[in-house]
Amino acid sequence: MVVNVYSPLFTHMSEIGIKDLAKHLGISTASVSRALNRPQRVSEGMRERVQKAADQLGYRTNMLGSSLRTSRTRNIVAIIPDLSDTFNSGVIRSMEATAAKAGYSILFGDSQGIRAREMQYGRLVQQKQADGVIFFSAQPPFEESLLTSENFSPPPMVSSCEVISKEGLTIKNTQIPYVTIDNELASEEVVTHLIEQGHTRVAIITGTLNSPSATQRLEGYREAHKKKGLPVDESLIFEGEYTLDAGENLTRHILQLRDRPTAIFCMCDETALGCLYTLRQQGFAVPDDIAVAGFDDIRFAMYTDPPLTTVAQPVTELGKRCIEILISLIEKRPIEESKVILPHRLVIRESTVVQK
Amino acid sequence: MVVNVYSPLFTHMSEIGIKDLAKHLGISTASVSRALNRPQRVSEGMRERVQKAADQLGYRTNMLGSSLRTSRTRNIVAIIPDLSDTFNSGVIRSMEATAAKAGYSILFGDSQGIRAREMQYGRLVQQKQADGVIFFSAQPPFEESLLTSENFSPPPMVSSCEVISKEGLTIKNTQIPYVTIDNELASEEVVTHLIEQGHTRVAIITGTLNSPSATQRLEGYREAHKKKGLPVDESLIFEGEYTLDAGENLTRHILQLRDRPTAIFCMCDETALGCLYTLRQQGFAVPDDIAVAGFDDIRFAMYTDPPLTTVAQPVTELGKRCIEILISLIEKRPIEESKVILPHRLVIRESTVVQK
DNA sequence: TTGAAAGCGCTAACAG
DNA sequence: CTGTTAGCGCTTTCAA
Repeated sequence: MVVNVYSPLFTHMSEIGIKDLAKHLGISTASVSRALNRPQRVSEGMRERVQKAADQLGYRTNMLGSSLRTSRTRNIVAIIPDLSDTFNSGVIRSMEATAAKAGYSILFGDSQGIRAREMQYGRLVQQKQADGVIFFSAQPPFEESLLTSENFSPPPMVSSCEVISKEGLTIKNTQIPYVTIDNELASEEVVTHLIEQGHTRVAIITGTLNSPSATQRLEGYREAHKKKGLPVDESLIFEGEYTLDAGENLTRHILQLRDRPTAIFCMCDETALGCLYTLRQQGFAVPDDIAVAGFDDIRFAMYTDPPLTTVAQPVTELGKRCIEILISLIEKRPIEESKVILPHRLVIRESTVVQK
Repeated sequence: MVVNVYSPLFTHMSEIGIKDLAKHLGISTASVSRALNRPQRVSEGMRERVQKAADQLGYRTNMLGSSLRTSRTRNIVAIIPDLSDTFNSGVIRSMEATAAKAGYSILFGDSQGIRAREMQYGRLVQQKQADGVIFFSAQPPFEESLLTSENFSPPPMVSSCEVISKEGLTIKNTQIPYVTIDNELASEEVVTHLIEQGHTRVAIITGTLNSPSATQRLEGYREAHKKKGLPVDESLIFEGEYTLDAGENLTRHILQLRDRPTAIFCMCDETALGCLYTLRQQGFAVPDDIAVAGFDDIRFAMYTDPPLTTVAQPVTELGKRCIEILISLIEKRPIEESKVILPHRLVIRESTVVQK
């Protein structure tokens, strides 16, 4: 039988399905499916014939049928507190690229840090719209009652960035894999660096303190003081958010202190940019009057005036590993490591180093 | 019949389906489906009974079954050239929020501006993994042959940001809706402003010139000159990209010109940040030696030194309208407008205005 | 190696 | 208002 795409037969056939293709070739749908998905289970001739016809007729597998049958969607949900945050969007981009390479697509959900919204996105997995979930938050996006319920088998999931501790999370005695950096250590390094530059009063602008990364970084701040034998002045700890605004406003606040600190450590670069702005506005020289450090090493960090000392997070690797582990879980392949702590790097620039 | 969640009956039932729920209540699956999805088509008692049992047993609709039956996934694909770009990620965030409110999820694809990748994401719609698609590029994410093929009915789609012209795109005589700003006019306003500040030699760093927004903004540059009776010096037009790097590097190039321009207009704020950086490095004062303007008004623009003159794009509205129109298309509701040109706003800051 | 047939979970058409 | 039944498009036994 000659295949002719332009034959009147197909003129009004707007969507061609597996049945049409099978009928057209005079074979069974099973063979079409096999030829396309399990080429090795089919004769070479069959494979070629089917492939050719599929191309010519523009056949596209309806994944709804396929997914229903196999219970696999090739979708992943990623729940992020803020999609527009510069650090996050770097990770997002890497996750997407890695997933795409493996044939997966990602549903990105912006939770705004609200637990109810996290669970709303978690529901996508329960509803079988996705095969697994990545979450940037302290808890999995499922109700507590569900997690402990006997008739719930936890879906593939990976925790990242906001990882509760080095032990990570456990559900019914199984480890939830995570990928993160050592926030406490990184923070300690920054603060140690500041202390070594001669600062004894280092203010810190934190993220919201119900976020694990913020509490861990704050812990690092304390640890650095302890190791250097310096007391921590609690009045120099300012709870903020990972935003420009927080940096701008809290710095204004800090500058009004009678006993002003000589350095400000912002737990995120966007915050540090806000901080630098206020300092410049009020005529303070950085780092001569006040040194400033950030965290994340977003791509803007080296372009500030002066360039910002910060901690480089392995953004690309972070996203990549999350996805790789999640896909392994989904495809029931063994995973090498379930607790991944990636290396960070203290990047010292001029915002903390006085030029002689 | 008394419902008891903790009855041994359900102890090992890890996933409860519509049949289980129906059997449990002694009713048909049709009634369960109706009670949950079309409450008004069912008696009040039925509705309550089903709802309660569903809650107690933790029933979650398997959307794969539902989608296969209804041919509706409640997913949308958005194809973006760069997910980590600050302007884009603002739009993304707004799209996601709007979609979530309407019960849709978004699959974000990063095309890197590569046509093959755009089509790869477009395939998600053909494969029925999504109900419609938003694309930030000159052409729909489908092969040309498909678009003109008689047996192809174009899926719901909306074009945004990179819109080819005010006529937009047409497939088989049907308009593809778009949402954008008037790039040419906005650009003209920036350049006019620069000229009115006394600049007669304004360099421009463009985006890649196969992007509609970049050619439109370049057109605005020419138009401003024309209206002001100034010649366009083609040697002041530098093709770049919408990146920090392009700004940094091309500015270095521009500074080597024998007949240096007194103003640089960057077609994107990230580029302008790179430009400001190089100027500062090389000791040029902004705006006194060289004025700089950007485009987008990303949230960092007001924090630069000096704060950046730029064009504010209605980021949130852009994302919102795209999604609203796409969902109307998907749900076959009439759309008010299919050619949406949103207002922009020239934001004049100190990077172009010399202080007296 | 290929085909026939069952069925994934759900909803819609039709009947009662 | 509710139940029965068919079937969405695909993959996977099972049998030939």
